[in-house]
Amino acid sequence: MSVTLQDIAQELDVSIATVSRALRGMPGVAESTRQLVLKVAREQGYYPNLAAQQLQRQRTNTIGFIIPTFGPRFSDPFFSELLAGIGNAAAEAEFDLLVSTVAPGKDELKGYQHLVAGRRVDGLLVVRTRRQDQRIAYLLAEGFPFVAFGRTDQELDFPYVDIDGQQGLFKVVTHLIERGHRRIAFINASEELMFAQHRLTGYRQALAAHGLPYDDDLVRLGGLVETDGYHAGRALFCLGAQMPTAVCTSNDLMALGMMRSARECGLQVGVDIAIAGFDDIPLAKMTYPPLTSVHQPIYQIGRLICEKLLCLLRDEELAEPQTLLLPELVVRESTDYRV
Amino acid sequence: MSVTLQDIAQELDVSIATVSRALRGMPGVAESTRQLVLKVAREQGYYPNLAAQQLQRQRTNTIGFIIPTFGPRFSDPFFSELLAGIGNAAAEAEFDLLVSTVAPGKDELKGYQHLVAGRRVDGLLVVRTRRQDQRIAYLLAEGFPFVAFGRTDQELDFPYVDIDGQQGLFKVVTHLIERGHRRIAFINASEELMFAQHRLTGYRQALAAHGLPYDDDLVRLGGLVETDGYHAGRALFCLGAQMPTAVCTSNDLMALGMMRSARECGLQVGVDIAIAGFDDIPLAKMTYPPLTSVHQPIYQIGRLICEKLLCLLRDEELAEPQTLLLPELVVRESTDYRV
DNA sequence: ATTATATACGTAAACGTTTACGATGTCAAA
DNA sequence: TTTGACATCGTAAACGTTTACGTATATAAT
Repeated sequence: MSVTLQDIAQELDVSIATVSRALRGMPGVAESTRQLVLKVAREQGYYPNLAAQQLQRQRTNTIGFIIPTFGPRFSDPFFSELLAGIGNAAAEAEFDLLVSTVAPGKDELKGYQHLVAGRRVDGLLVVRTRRQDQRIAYLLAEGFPFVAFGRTDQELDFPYVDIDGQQGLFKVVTHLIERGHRRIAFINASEELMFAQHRLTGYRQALAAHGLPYDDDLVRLGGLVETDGYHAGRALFCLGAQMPTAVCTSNDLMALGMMRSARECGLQVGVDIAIAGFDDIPLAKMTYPPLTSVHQPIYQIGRLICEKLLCLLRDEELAEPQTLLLPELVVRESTDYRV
Repeated sequence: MSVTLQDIAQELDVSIATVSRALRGMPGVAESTRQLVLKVAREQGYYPNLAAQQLQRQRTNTIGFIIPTFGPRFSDPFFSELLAGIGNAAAEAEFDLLVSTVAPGKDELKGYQHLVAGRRVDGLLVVRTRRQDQRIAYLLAEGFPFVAFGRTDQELDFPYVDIDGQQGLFKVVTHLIERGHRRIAFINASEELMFAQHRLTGYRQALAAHGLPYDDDLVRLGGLVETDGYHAGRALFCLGAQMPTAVCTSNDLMALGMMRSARECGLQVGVDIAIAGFDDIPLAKMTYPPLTSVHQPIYQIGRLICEKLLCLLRDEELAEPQTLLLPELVVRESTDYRV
């Protein structure tokens, strides 16, 4: 089996307490014996049993991250980049990362309870917050450390990082209005998602600021995958005279689906219709035509929420518990079309 | 703090052993007391301390998965789908999933040692195998349970799932040849990756089978991101008379970059040049033009390697330790061009 | 020489489980 | 009544650490 403190202690004929102290650099052990211990530990290939450490120290050096996955073909470039940010920040702090994938729903909380009540992780990262978010209510009630990516509609105080989706939509819609568009569609995400709410607000504000009417028919809801954008496009482009001249979407994936349906309807993107996305995934600049999008520094956000959580776990005061990032609009050829 | 067996035992004036037995459904406890224990446990909100369980049971009910990330903008739809498959399969078996993100390199093994020597996980999933893979050599030497996605060049016996990339490339190149192409470029991944080797073999076999010469200039290496395909394209499309009429790539992301560079060089994809990818990510059918690609059932592969590992951990005999999946070619408009 | 202080180390309890083993009580068979 | 079998439960060790506390020795101060 694997070598324990006991093995080293036996070999050197000292107590396991001394071995433990020597290995952890604690005072109260002679330099000569410390060297001996280190030598034997190296020779025997000692590595501490993490479960035993966790039990004793009452912390796991692990943070949890639960990915809400929707169905099998869950392929969102967004998450791999977020995960990279989180993972790298955690690794630098020598923390492990426990990832669960659960579909949002009534069993969702079970996943959180497992990690929280089982003291499986020291803190949690919550992503894709909802307007009424039971996960956040639960974590607050438990007094469990967490940081969210996104806000909620409840008047709850908790640490988060978010990008200002309202500003983001305001910018992109204003950009479209400045290019002469008057009928601008918006493919949003499910209403229960908090960011969808913010972005809708930004959309309406931009219209209002330019005296344009709000038309319910032009706002569609999608599930953030390509096919949602595709189907929304098929519906929109059949409106005839009522057809929008520009469309913006709540993520790039749907924008790509939208571009496809536009082409199928004989519309040349950037020439006959303007399309803009949200996220600015690396792919956005590679599409045809390159996609105008609201940039989200996803990797950085991943790092940020992770680092904030690590601060919390070190009992440090958060310099900025709530961070709201201003997104930048990246204009590309997909919105070249002017009315 | 949180409630332990001790708390329940005290409340009912029984021993913690009885409580433990009652909760775990072990024999040797009266049905009446079992009900009492269950009742109190529910009332007090008992949840077992997982670290203590792990220490005692000598297993963690956790599997590890180390994602090789290359740089910050690591945005591969491939991995999010794989992760979903792994995560869901693990969740069904009530296993947790520990994810690390480490850049391949000399510190890479540290990450594996941490999980293995620290007994942090019961088994590991190894992805993106390399021709000489130190990770696999290490795990085999340690006798640690693992399943790989991919093979190696070493004559080592270990459980894996892989798709037959050689067949995949053979199919796509044959498809291009049948459309009249004679100069077919191939943007492959780094030579050290095992799958790159297989695909190169498939590429050469298809050429040979049709009596076409192999031209070193037409094979380029890329790092599997969009920009790699883009740059490879810029280089290829400047070859003048030596220019290929068709290109296939080792993943869809590079194909998308390639499509962009083609357009910038005034080439209409599917009309003036044929481009095919590999992976068939959901996006592939949404590009313009839709991308011909070799389909990989990534989600299923994620499930498969996870389930295989779970079998190993249950000490079951693997019905099929090594699975080689035959990939399908999905023909779309990007290869419509005939010479 | 005595006392105080520091250093080096061991003892043992603790973290929260699981489980082998032993103790007690009940009931039926001999 | 004795014996055994069985059900029910408690005791205690074990998993591998960490750490408060105690003890022995050496050194310095009085």
